[in-house]
Amino acid sequence: MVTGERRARRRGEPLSRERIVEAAIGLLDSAGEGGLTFRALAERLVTGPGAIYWHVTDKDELLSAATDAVVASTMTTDTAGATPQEAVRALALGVFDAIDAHPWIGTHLARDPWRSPVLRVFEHLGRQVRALGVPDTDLFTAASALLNYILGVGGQNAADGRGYGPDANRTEILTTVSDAWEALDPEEYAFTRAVAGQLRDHDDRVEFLAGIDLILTGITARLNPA
Amino acid sequence: MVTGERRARRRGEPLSRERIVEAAIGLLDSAGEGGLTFRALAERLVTGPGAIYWHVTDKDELLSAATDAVVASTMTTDTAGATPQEAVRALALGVFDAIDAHPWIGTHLARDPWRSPVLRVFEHLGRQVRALGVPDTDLFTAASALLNYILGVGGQNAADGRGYGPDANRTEILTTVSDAWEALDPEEYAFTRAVAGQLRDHDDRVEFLAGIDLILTGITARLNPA
DNA sequence: ACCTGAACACCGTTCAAGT
DNA sequence: ACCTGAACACCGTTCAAGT
Repeated sequence: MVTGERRARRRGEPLSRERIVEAAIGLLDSAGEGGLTFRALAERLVTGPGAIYWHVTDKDELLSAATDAVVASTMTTDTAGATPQEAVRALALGVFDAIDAHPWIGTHLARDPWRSPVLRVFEHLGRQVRALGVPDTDLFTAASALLNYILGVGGQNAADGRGYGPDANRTEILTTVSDAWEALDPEEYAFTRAVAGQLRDHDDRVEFLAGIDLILTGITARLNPA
Repeated sequence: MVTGERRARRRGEPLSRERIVEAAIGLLDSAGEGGLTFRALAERLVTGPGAIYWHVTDKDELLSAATDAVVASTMTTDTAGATPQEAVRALALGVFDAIDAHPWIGTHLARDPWRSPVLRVFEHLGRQVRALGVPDTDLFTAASALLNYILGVGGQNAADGRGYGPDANRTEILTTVSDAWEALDPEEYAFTRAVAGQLRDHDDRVEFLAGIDLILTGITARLNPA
């Protein structure tokens, strides 16, 4: 009977790696990176903290699993019938939006280099780069450049979302930053001050894609020399 | 006399923000990100942990200050007489090498977006982009693309250095990763497997610069359309 | 003004004990 | 096999008390 009661409390489902990762994602989304705690997780799953260690080795492994789950779900974009350029944009935007929705993955992607979540993105980018007609010797460089740019933006955006709280308005953030830039030392930060105004009415996604296009242009410029 | 003894113990210098940051950098370099502890720092400075809080608000602020100090020192590269392209390469390489020497800044740069360390790099990149002749409306995009790529690579490299320990050989790491890639599922990771061989004899710095050149090509291709 | 160090409120992780 | 929850060894941070 006691066992029956416990089952009921946790909705009949027994503890499993899947349920743990799912709960971790929920915790990370609602409470941020600092919110993921074995104690909080245990409470959500109606167990003790020790139970989680039966299914998961580490907090690091748990974070990786959570990140992987989110990234994998965005990598399903259908790219059939699109040009390689369009496919790259779609892929990149998928990662961008995923980080926007789950800022914590941005931070973790940057620290978990060639493990599965990142590798997945690399693979799909690479296929499109190959479709672009890039010679074998340049494939790695081209795919890496795209990947690293995407991860770089992701890290920055994750930090933005973290630093200003999840409720903060994008335009509000941009205005704040823009104001701060305009107050910088005119000599030491001449360039930054000059572009501060452009920041104010900015679409992050558009800007992100403009960077992707810049790299794509660089890649294809090599293919058809003037 | 007691005061005199204490002074002697800490080499006569009183506690100061500067000394704290300096000690923090030393701790981070020798013991990694996990090694920076207020207790360990206090021991190094021959005080109690509370004393540090008089000069520094936060652990986060301390990390920022440490990162800033390291980045600022690399931003002094003399770019006079160089072409903008050369200057961008020199700047980028400066950041790359700094992260190689202090892997912990890679992680922190990625999470500290528009604060001073990153802004410094952005400013200097921007000046060179402007020197390239990029029109005002595209300045921000071009400088951002370069910056984000650099930060992306930095984050990955920092993670590499962290995951494999500071003593690990670069070529050893590459061999390990390359082997792992070749063992991947042939269908799911067709592209990654195909380029795994290229990874084996790879120069990280050369590869990094190749990515920079790709973006530079993209930037200048816009200037002189075919 | 600046430093001290005990104390508080947390962590991740382990492990004997249970079922 | 799987779960429990107390316990261990740490953290960052605060704060009354000292000089």
